[in-house]
Amino acid sequence: MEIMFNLALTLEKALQAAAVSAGFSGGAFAPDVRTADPRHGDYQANGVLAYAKSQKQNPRAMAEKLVAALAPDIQGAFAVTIAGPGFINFSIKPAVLQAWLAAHATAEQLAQGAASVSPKSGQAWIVDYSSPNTAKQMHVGHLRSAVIGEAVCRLLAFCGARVIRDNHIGDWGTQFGKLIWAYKRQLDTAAFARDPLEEFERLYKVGNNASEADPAVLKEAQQELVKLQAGDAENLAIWRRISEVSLTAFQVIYDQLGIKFDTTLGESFYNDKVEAVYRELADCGLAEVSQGALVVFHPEHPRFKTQPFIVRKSDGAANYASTDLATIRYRVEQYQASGVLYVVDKRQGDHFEQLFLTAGKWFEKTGRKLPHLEHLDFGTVLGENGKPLKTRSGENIRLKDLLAEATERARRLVDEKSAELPEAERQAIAEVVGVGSVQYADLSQNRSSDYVFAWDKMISLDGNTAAYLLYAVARIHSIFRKLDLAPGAGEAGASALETPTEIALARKLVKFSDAVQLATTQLRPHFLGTYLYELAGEFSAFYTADKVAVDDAPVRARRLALCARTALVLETGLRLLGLRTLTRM
RNA sequence: GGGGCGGUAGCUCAAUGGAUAGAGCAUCGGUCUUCGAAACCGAGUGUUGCGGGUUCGAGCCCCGCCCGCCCCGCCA
Repeated sequence: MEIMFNLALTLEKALQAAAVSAGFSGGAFAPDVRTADPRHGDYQANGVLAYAKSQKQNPRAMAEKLVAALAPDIQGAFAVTIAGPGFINFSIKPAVLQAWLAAHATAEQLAQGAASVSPKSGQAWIVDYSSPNTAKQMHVGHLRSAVIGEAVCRLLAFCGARVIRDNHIGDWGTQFGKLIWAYKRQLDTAAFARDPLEEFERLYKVGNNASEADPAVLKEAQQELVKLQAGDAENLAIWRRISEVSLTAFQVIYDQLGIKFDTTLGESFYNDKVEAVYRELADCGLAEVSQGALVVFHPEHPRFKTQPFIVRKSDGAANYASTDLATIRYRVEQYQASGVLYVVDKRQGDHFEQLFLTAGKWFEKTGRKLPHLEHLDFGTVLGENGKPLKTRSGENIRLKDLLAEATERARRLVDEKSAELPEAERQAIAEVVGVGSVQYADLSQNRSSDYVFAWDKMISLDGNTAAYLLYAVARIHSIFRKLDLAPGAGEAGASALETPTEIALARKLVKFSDAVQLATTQLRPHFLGTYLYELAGEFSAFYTADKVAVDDAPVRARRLALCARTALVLETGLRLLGLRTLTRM
């Protein structure tokens, strides 16, 4: 039997073929193969139950018929049993486990395997994530989009997709009038030299407060905005400076999180493209004027038949509905994308539902092909009081402060646990562990739910944390260091897997393909996180029970192979989530 | 008022319509002369908010109710 990356898919196909030769009526039977509870096997096929029901047949008898029709190579590779009302259980035989491990010994082989079974392989996918506003520091509210978005990008790329990372920054809007007003009057050049973004942030507050206190100031600020939009050279120069400074500061954060965008096109870029959107929407009868604004209603929708999608404000200005529509059109024309994913706060669900509905009708009426558009929503980061996470004084927590604190906390632990390492290495470890802990805390839970941000749990070495996973990786490298071998060496002459912990670890390793597949099709990275945690747990149990560096050469060889493959899968998986890994910690 | 999401062990969270609902934390008890104890092994903990329904099978799907968070015309 050819060893496929995903054994569940092998079984799916084999069962489909068996169903044909067993005389199951075509089309009505779906094998429904999935990973199983290890107590029952590695995979289970549940499809016989539904099929037997539809045919008014006894499910166990049907299952037996199906199993009897399975190809001999499948019978040889799996222990097949029928259980309960008609589940078919498959346990991978140890020789097949070892063959899979031999066939997937490098990151390239894993990636090729993932691409070979992914329907997204070869497709172009645009991921719209992070998207902060310029002139402001990134804060904790920007964390999830960046972290989840990057993980999704890496998963898609691993599965063979061409990924376009697009940072749709908020660089256009009414706030720039107030900011420019204050910049011209109250710029603190010394503060600007120290930290320009911080100074812009201060100036915005100055402008905003002054506008609120004095209507005359508000008017002046609005004039500054009008001048900017009319292309006034001075205001445009200030605005450009704001963008430059902001992007430079954002990149510091992105570097820590391992993010590199392919394109950064903000709202300003689409400013001259919204007129065409208004015209087309009006021409094809989708948009109408209501209370002075240009709006789209969806009569077939229970809510959006009365809740308008405002595509142009009554003062004639664009809003994010306008630019988002223009952006869809631009992206479709620019890239032949199969889909666009928006990694945005779930509170904006209504907006995206209206956006997608509108875009769908607009494209249909204008004869364009609409790509798959999907809102990858995520919940709020809460403090331990259950309310959105803030500083004690009620301010947003800046991302740079958050990551710095994570690093400091990790540093204290490294100093405590690994005092013997050189200072520079301890600091480097602290950065990987600290930042990785923040990333992993976010990625280890279902993105759609809110989650409670708790430092102690996050940096902790117990439980489903980055530190636990990184520690498992470091211990494996430690074994190879001790034996003066590189991972992958010393595997020749391996004997057959034997002990329960060896076999349990190998069974888990093979399931990497299922975890990647699940995380990528659902676009939920936590499925991969859960898998990696379980894998690290299996490794730790194996490590405790079975000594690797034994004198018996065939035994050592097979255990070295397990170690090397575990490190490979853990490192590959952690990198897919956007984390860096270590060989010592 | 309309709508979205959620409610699972004391706490934080998992669970693709499948088998006896699982982890971690916390609690208690074991395991370091042996590859890193940042670890491992073991123990108890559940009316899956409530009530109906669909299904061979429901934490998951449908209906009603309770509670929490969020959204609902010109911010994004």
